[in-house]
Amino acid sequence: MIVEEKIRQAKRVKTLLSIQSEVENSNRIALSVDCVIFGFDENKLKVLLIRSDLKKYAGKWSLLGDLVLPKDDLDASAYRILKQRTGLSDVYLEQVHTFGGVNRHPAGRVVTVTYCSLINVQHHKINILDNELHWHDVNNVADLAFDHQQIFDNCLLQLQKRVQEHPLGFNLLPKKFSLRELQNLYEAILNVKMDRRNFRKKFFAMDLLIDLDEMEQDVPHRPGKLYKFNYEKFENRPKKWSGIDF
Amino acid sequence: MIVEEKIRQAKRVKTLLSIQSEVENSNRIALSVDCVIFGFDENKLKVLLIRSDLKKYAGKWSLLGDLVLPKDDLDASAYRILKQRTGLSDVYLEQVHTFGGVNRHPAGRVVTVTYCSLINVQHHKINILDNELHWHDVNNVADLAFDHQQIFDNCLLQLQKRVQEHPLGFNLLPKKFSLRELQNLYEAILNVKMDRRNFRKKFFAMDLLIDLDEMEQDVPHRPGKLYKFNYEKFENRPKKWSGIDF
DNA sequence: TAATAATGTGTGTATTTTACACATTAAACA
DNA sequence: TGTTTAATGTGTAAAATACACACATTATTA
Repeated sequence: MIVEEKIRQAKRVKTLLSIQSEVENSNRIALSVDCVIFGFDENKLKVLLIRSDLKKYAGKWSLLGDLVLPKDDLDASAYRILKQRTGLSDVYLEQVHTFGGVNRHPAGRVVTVTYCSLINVQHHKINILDNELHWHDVNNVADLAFDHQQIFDNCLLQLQKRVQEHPLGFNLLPKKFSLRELQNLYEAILNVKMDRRNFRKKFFAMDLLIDLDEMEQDVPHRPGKLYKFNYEKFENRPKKWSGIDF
Repeated sequence: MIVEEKIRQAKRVKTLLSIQSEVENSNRIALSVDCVIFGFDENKLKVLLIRSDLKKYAGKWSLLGDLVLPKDDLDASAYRILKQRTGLSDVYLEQVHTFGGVNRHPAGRVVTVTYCSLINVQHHKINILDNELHWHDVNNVADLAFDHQQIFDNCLLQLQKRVQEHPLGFNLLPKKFSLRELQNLYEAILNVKMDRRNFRKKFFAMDLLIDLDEMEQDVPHRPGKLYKFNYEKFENRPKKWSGIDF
């Protein structure tokens, strides 16, 4: 090895101390998480919003979020918000995107990691005491505070995409559901109408629904059969390439 | 409105100043970006790695990354790294995931936003002077520094998924390419063998390749026709639902 | 008990995917 | 210069999947 290279390498090797100095306050940035919490109620897709607590955005709605504390994992911070705001734990939660525009927050530089959460509104209803919290129909969400409109739009698109490729939707339904409820859910999320017979055929063909041999109760019409999703079978299925398709 | 509510609301309205105090140093966190830079050379998918500059990880390879400065946008930070390390601008770059485990970095809390980049190694070759930088076959990537193995695995999976749904792959090829080169690319990324005739048929059916009426030069066999991707037509195409398919 | 409004099932057609075989062309070599 | 070689380039039939569509069944309600 020639001398020049040795010197260069020596210079490149950093000690933990020198790295730590780079990680000093001057280079640190405030970090937050924002949760887009979806629910499904009365055959509508809803999102949980809170009135902005900032004067600048008085009257506007915003997503549920908070700063990430240095001692908390990122995911743990998102779970904390969900627990605080909905009282629920063990919910579907997935990171979506990180927004880091320099001027996205009026109080200074705040980078935010966004999460998408799907909850069952039946389980949650009792906890919605705080009247600053409100379920909004996703079709009537506009003019949110901060860059939350952009975050919400991004998250809804992501949900529409993922719900077609993964069995997320069941998180929005009761454990036991009818095929009509399932179809209503997909129609609400994707904002399309589907043929009832083909929808049914498609799900039966997947063979991932367990027939519970129970019927709907208290419906004002002929009751449908109830099913639950077979997560175990889904996890063990051989995964396939979807194939090239732009 | 009852009095209690008025009080509660008054308490909830925060001024910019009170927010700013929350965003003070004590709650700030070091933020970095890490780039997984893919290239395609000799019919292999490659990833650009650098020898770790940390004593703790001496001898190990790591992704290309750096701290995000408070004055820089997140995306801009990633572009900066690419420009510094490859000399290239105007490259494909997309955010993938943010990793924020409390103990992921030995120097303290560092949350990292990861990016996937696809570059044409032909354009880049001249800039790879620094022998601390090296193109690795993706099949021989193991035991990276930090949590970079996890980040890399995640990014490769993401690439495999996205390359089937979006025309990303062309960023790894020369502007003019033959169908064989395109197929080799997909086979390398997805790690599968495909039928040449069906592959060809599929791409012609999309009608998104422009026949350049040119032939390959300097190949040791019958030259194939050269094509380029029709980005304009792709952008204007009516987008469809892929359909439910777990 | 009749009307209603939903659930539950089947069939034919069109489209897409898959498997597979042969002719053509340029380079390499005798 | 002609023969061999190794790639490019094209077509077709079968299978699987997606799509459009109609009628019988059942519980509720009036």
